[in-house]
Amino acid sequence: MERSEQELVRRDNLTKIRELGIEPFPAATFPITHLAKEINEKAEFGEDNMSTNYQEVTVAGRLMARRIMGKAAFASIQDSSGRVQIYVSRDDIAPGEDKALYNTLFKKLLDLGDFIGVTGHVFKTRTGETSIHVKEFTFLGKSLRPLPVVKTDDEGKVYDAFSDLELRYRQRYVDLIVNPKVKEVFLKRTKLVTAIRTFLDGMGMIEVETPILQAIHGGAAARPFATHHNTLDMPMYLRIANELYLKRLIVGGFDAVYEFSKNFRNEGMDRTHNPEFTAIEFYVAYKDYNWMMDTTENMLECIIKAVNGGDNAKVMADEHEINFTGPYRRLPMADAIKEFTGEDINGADEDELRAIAKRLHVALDKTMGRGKIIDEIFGDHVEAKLIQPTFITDYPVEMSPLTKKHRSKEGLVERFELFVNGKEIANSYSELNDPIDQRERFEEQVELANRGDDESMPMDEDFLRALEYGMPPTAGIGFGIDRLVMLVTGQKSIQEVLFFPQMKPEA
RNA sequence: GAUCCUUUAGCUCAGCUGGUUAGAGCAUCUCACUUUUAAUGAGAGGGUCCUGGGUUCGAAGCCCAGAGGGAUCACCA
Repeated sequence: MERSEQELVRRDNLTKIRELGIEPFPAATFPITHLAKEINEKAEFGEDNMSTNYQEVTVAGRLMARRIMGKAAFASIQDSSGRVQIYVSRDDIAPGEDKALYNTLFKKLLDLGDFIGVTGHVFKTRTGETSIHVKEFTFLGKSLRPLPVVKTDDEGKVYDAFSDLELRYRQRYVDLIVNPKVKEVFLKRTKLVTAIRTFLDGMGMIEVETPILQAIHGGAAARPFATHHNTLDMPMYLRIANELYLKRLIVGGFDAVYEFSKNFRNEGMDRTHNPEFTAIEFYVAYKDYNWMMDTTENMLECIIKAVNGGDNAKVMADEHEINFTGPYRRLPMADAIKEFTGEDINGADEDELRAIAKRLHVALDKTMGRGKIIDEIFGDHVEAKLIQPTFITDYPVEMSPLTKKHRSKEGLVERFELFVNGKEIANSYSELNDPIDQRERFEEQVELANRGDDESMPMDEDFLRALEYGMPPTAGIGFGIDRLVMLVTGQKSIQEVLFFPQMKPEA
């Protein structure tokens, strides 16, 4: 492998550090006392510009900038919290005759990106920047590749930003080091997940783990990733959803379960789809989809506030300010179509629906049934217009093989999806618990599969057996975590909210 | 899978209609500098111009094929 000039210099520096008798990759614990951020935020200063509360601090991190002025230098150390400036003077770190620690190690052999630890007192410079006056300096780890050097001026303007998307995604570690805003997005993601867990735990739900490797892929309409179990000599699938397993646990007597589920779908990739993505699903016995709408409003309001901090339940998405304070509008699908297109689909048979679709310039193909046609009309004319959180309720039965039939509306099911900023972020039903009805729905799915639909659900006899033992009336819901994070962080691409998005292999 | 855009130094980018030895800033190297902060001043090095063919006296730039990335679309969450 060809190494660049800068890499060669760094390897040469590594050797020379060893020759100085310094281990460039030391093993021992380094006792950090403070983080950069707390020093910058909490340091107090006396008349002499010396810190009164930070007389001796020890910090560690990467050297990210260095400005050498002969016998003294300023540099920046970046740790997990941010950056702090350090001031290094030759005679302070090398008080004796031997000035090698400063002249050789600090000035020559140290490269940007190296890990160092420093101990010293905090003071304020002439220009007013909080800094650490270093008296002890420890080498903690060598960086053999040059990081992109991103500079920011007084006005916060960024120069030479590390912005190549391919490099940022393939080398997320570099992205995280040099682009602090990227780190903020992922910290928000963690906050969001934690807030959801806290909310659900607070409702008394049990967090569970169900199989990712499944013999029968159920619970959603999608193409699975297929693999093979050698010992059992049988095909297996990475889960496309965990729904059927969570329902088995409701059968088993848990009243309320949830799982953060990594799901895998073998389909196209774009800025809202990654082959591997995260959902949160929860199922609660003796509840219906109306209760679930109430709960969804409470949960979203609560978690958005937690992520934003304080009492703010609003996020900016594109140009829209979205308010997650409940209650949200609840709009039956047929009413939504009427509102946005003027067409009434209530009671329309397939031929009438086709005529409506034609008037609305919705492209159809011959294989589509009633449910699919309605879904197409909705997708083309309504979905993008649902900006503030809106529950669309009461879907056609054909699209929802795991959903209980509507208690009063013929041909519909008790299902809702939550739309925000023109995109679906949650899908929920009153769960179908009639095993005889469920078997018929599976049979319809199998029929679709026989006609070539590779996204239909396979028959799951064990799941039916569980339902035959009896499942209480139950409400369930699934949220797409990645899309929720995109919404909360204002990101337009799923790749910006996944640490390691799927990429094609490097050449 | 389709269409369009894109790929030049470690990073961010110029590079005209095809014409000397492919440029800049940062980074790197050498020298100077004890309160700088996009540090500064002086000098230097660094290139598979994504890959492979072709056209041409001559290709980073044109043509063909391929790869990576992005956008839009289709499928989907």
